[in-house]
Amino acid sequence: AREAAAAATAAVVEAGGVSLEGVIVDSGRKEVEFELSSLQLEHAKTTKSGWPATDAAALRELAGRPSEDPPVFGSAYGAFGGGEVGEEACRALEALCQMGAIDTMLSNFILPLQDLADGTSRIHCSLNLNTETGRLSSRTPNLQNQPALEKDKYLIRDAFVAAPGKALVVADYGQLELRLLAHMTACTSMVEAFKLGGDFHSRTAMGMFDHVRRAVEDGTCLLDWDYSQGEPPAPLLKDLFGSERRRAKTLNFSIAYGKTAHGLSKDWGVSIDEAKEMLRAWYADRPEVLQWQKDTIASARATGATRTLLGRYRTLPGIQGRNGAVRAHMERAAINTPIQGGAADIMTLAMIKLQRSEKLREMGFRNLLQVHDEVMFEGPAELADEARAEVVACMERPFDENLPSLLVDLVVDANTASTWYEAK
DNA sequence: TCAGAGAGCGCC
DNA sequence: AAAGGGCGCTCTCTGA
Ligand SMILES: Nc1ccn([C@H]2C[C@H](O)[C@@H](COP(=O)(O)OP(=O)(O)OP(=O)(O)O)O2)c(=O)n1
Ligand SMILES: [Mg+2]
Ligand SMILES: [Mg+2]
Repeated sequence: AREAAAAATAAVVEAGGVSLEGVIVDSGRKEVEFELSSLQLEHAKTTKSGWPATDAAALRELAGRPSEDPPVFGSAYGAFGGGEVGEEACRALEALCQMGAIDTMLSNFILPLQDLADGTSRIHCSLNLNTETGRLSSRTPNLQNQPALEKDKYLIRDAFVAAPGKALVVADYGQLELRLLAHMTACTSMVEAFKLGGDFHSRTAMGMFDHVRRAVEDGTCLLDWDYSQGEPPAPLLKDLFGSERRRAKTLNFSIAYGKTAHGLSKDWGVSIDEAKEMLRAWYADRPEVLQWQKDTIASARATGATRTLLGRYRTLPGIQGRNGAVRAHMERAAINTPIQGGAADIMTLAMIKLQRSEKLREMGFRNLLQVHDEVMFEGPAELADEARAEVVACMERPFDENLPSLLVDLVVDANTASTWYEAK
């Protein structure tokens, strides 16, 4: 990683022969900001306080995709007068962006984790119950935000290893909050979709990306698989197109929790009309979700509070006030908290069941970590499969048997492996 | 030297 | 209009 950082720095300095040079040497984001305002670029994005934004999205817009096969140069091209200089500027900005990503990996994860290891090379965080919704949070270090999937290119999760002779069981709910949304809004089409099966985020990914849809249609990969039927005959979409599915997930929850056409257009690089069409399409066969949102906001406005699935409440200061931005934020919180908090309700019940499980106790499996809708257990490797089944059973049936169940099943994806990375 | 604010970014 | 929600950490700058 250090070498990669050095290489990227060198690349930036080399490419930055143009007037970006001064920027690069210190390579702090603040210097970029300063330079951007003096360049008088047509810089769409600004921060709260009115300065030009220097986040990855802003740099990407300036840089374009200068390293792709037919290169696409961003808005910095013209700002630097085009030609070779304009191209160099775009390449420099792209390298700067890459360097920022490497820097984040080093400063936030790779270096601090090594300092925090105890005498047996294990890491211990605190888990706190201090959130607005009833989720847990994790600190010193935060183990709930370790790089995942394509972002984990240095295999940080591979450094989380079971003790010798032991194995990890990592179990994560499938589309948890979408299932809860289906239940709480009593949305017919969503409930039916979950009954039919087929990973919801994967379906969204098919709709978003032609290459993904084609891969499903020609059998290159499967939408989903029921592992009680044995091994799948082809790879799953989730594994073959992990990053596309992750983008689909982001889109699903963004829309469900109140993303506007304005925000969609900005984040996904589509026109306002296209963004409106995305919203229309998402809600078209889910009118119950829209109605539930209206009702929930109305009730929150009347009472100044909102409630989770199991009735815990959150007050929403400002939802009755005159500040439009604050009010809008609280309205979105009013529709998110019942679901996110409801998911926390479910996970809490599941963790109680897991803690009370005689089987897990006898097998010697202990809970190491919770990541909102995921748990990680560790225990004797030879018992891992048995433990995995028990973890899945506890999580899929978190409620007391005499309580009414949800309109949808809870499905848990669980794997055993010796590292967190392999257990994906 | 220290605390707080902003910006930015990692995860769910 | 701070234009999905929920977190914690690092870095920089500022003012006491
Ligand atoms: N960008 C995101 C990612 C996640 N979540 C919330 C909703 C998810 O249901 C929950 C758990 O995150 P997961 O990454 O586990 O997502 P899912 O459970 O929905 O999907 P998967 O089937 O991949 O587990 O966190 C969210 O609000 N916004
Ligand atoms: Mg999940
Ligand atoms: Mg998860």
